[in-house]
Amino acid sequence: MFKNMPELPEVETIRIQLEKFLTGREIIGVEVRSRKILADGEKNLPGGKIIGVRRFGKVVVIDFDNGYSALIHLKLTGQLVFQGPNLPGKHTHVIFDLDGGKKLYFNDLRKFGWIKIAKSEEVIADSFIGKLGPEPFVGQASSGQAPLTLEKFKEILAKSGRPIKILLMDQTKISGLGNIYANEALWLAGIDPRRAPKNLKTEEIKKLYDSIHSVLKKGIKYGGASDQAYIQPSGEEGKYQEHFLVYGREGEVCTGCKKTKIEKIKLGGRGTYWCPFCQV
DNA sequence: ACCTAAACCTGGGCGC
DNA sequence: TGCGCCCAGGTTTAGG
Repeated sequence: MFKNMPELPEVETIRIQLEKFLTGREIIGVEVRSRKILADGEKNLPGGKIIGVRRFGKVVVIDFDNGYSALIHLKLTGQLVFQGPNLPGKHTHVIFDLDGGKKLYFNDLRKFGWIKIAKSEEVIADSFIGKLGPEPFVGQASSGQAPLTLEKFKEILAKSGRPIKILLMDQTKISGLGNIYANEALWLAGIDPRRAPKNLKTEEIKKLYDSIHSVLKKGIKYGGASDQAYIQPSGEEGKYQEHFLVYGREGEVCTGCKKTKIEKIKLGGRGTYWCPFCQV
């Protein structure tokens, strides 16, 4: 089962590790095995030295000193692995050759992910990145991206009548939250995922805002959530799945009220876990 | 602006 | 054994 996909904490974990592994290295070549993943432009990279790794929502951006950047979205099953054993493998689609014989592998079982090569100065205007909403967690020193302040969060919620969980996952409104952490944050805040955002009380909004930061921080602390698809660039698995509050706990007794069973419903076509007693 | 459903893919799990 | 079906979820696209 591929339940645990890269959301903000997983991608932030990847960013932190890649920054450590890659900064200062020169790129020698790029081997593209699948044009579905990387359409073109990789010829602009060789000769460039990696100067930093940024993250915009769930997108990783590797910056080179020759004015170009690689934008990478892992979607559901993408991996970025530095110097892994048994690689390249069946699902390796792009290989970045670095100096000293080092390699960075892009693996993706389902091939939903993508890599785009763009001029560094055009990254924030990219057709995907340019549409992202503010960030609940700005990892890098300066991404050029607006942080999600409580005031901004209130504004976003004030206009919306769609279920709060769907709004939280809308990347054009707020970037970085996916299905796991949206479920987790709503449980922690004690809010029914079907509620209309515009009807939330001021104190509920504040609690949800704090809960979003709390679950993301915890996710990053544990290096993300792994099942099979997600691994860190180091090849290690994340540990957040051992700390799920509500995600994947259908039929289990809620750890909050200790009496109600967690239910699973569909919202926006996605699995939604919640406690009917604690979340009102 | 909103919604739903299908599409993009693969493989694990399950029923038969 | 193994076939057929469902499910997983980030995002796009088509259609209402």
